[in-house]
Amino acid sequence: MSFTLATWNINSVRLREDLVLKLLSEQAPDVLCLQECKSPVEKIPTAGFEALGYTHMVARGQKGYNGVAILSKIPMVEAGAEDFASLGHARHIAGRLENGVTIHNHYVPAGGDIADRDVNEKFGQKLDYLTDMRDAFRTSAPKRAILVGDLNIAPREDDVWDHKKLLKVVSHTPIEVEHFNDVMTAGDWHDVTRADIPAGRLYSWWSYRAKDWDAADKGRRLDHIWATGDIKDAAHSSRVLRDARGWEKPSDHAPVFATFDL
DNA sequence: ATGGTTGAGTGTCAA
Repeated sequence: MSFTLATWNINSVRLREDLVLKLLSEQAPDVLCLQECKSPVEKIPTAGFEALGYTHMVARGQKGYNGVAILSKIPMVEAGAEDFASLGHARHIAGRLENGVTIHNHYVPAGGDIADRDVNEKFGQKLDYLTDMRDAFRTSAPKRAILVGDLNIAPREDDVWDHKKLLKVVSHTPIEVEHFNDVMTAGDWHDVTRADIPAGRLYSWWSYRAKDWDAADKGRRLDHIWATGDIKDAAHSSRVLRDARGWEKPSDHAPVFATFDL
């Protein structure tokens, strides 16, 4: 079977229900992973999603902050949710498809403004979240698995608009990239997007604060699709739907897509 | 160096 998966930080699923419906209608991914839903699960507006055929959902939520959900046209059952770094935040949900593939959807902490855990507790929480992910994958090696989400780290020089300018900016600091790479190694995860699009500037997020985000193009690739080594070769057709960043009242993130033949 | 914008929810924090 072949299925297309998308991941999107929606920055409030209730405020942007119409944008989710637009994406589902126009792009019709089989599975859509959302982050920053900013909603309790029972207040996620599922009726419209169901009407478009997305009758399966697994989610974790909380009022006002965080929140992750997976919508699917393909039968899917919940496959766990973990509270990495014991923050008490709704940042992870996993679902399992009929073909035995597990999809992990993560919203990694942004980490605040200062890249020093001694003066910024949020930065420490971000590093701890990644360390807990690494340790979990060392304990139990994932198989036939996909990991997506807003990982809030742009690991490569061509994942940011200016590598040198961003070396001290949270999301692109060497210690974050080191933690990011340790998670990948521990789970035998492979970067699906960069396997398909190996070189060149590629972004999935542009700040709301830029006057003209499109022309300035000061973006970062914060949103990722990974696959374990046993299924990585099944992935193809990766893309970022940059257009979505220009929609009316947009999220500051654009959706990232990949297709898997499994 | 600083400030710029947005969302949730009504203070101001988080991003």
